[in-house]
Amino acid sequence: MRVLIVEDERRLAAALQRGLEAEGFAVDVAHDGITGLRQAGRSPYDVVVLDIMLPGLNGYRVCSMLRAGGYQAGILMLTAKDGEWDEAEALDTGADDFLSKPFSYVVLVARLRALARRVGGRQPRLVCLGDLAVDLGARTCTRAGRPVRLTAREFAVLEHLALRAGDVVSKRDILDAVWDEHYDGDANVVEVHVSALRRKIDTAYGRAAVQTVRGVGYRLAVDGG
Amino acid sequence: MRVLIVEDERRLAAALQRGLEAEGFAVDVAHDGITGLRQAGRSPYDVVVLDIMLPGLNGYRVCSMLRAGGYQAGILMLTAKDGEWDEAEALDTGADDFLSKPFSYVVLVARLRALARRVGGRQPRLVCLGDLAVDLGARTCTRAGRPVRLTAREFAVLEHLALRAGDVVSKRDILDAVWDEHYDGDANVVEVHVSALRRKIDTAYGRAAVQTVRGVGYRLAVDGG
DNA sequence: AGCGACGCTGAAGACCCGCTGAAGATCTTG
DNA sequence: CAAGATCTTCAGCGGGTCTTCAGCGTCGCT
Repeated sequence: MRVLIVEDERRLAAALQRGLEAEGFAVDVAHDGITGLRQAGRSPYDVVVLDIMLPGLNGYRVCSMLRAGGYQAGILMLTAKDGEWDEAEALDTGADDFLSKPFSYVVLVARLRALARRVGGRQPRLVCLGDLAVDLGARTCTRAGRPVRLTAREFAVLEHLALRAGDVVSKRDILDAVWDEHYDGDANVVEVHVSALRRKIDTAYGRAAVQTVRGVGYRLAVDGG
Repeated sequence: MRVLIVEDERRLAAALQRGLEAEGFAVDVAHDGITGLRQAGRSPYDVVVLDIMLPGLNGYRVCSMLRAGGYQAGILMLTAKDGEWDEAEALDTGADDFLSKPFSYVVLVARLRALARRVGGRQPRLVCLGDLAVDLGARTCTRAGRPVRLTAREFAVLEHLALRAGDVVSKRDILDAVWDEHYDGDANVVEVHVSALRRKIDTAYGRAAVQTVRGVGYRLAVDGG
């Protein structure tokens, strides 16, 4: 399940990210409204966790702008206090659920799961694409039943592609997700790791799982790998 | 049996912890509501002992938030006085049992046992992974039928891995669970204990049960480890 | 066919991460 | 209080991994 956390308190955001990733969620983080809005449009999420107090663009506005653009994913707002006022406004702007700070981590996870179920996503801990299987929990990968040893970077790239299987993912996206989001180096690193990845999961197997879309990016084939 | 004590009076909490551990319980302690809530979600417990008077978030709220999130474990509330008022409210918020302070230690243990029996049966007491067996109740461990003497820390690390067997667990996760959650020391302690653990349960046995996933964490092998 | 842009890949060195032995601190036990 | 066990810190080692770079291949366009 893909989750976007828009929260300016970096410690809280990082803690949530760690926790949710441990539960098998794929988590991205944005620290302000503008970035959150952009990131939400860039990648498909099941749920967006949205703080109200945000620098740049507050949560209400982010929420209503998303909905105005026909955004479908579930939106869970984090209200600072448990005043009914906040909550009413949150729901008015198109949020599906809200949670008052300070909140329990357990409750958050439960609500996230419920919301995702309601909105219709499933949580793939195991992504299967033809004879290629990617286990996000164990961080292992098999091709044609044979286990494949991947390095951390290689797996991270594969994971990012697997979660968007069938869609073309730009190198910039991969850089942002797998490397630091402010990474300003050469996009060639992605090519190098994709190359290494192919050597392990594609070479010696008939069809190519990782496809190049020239001028755009890469795509993980959904059919028989 | 795993017990979480949420009690702000440190002397009392420590005394209970020592006493219950002597009886064979595995005990964690939290000193305020927020921490208790978080800790409850992080690790599987059979029973949570919850004081009502807590800094940050009182026991009633902790209890109701846990239940709102679908929390299954037994909850035993410690009411300050024996007014029926407190007790009714405790049960209302989802507690299974209550005990008025000051209470007898013997009674507490009896109630805990009863509550665990009532709720229990779901938690795996014995985790078997190939020829490695981890008994969470007895806090013992055998490999290839031979008993292995583990220290407290070693067992705690192994337990944390065993409860998530097959999945990669980050050092940060292990630190949060086995050490204090606000522990800010070097993650090297984990490495040291994993090293010690391996010396006891892996060296001299063919396959490695504890696997390193570089850049991510550790994983306990599910197959014939 | 020719050209330019884009992508691929082998090599090499820097870098990072995890492992481990040792020593001191701390806790437990008799 | 002393002895022993356990825990933590530290530093060095070793090796796998990442990045950079340059050269080459390939694709698409004119």
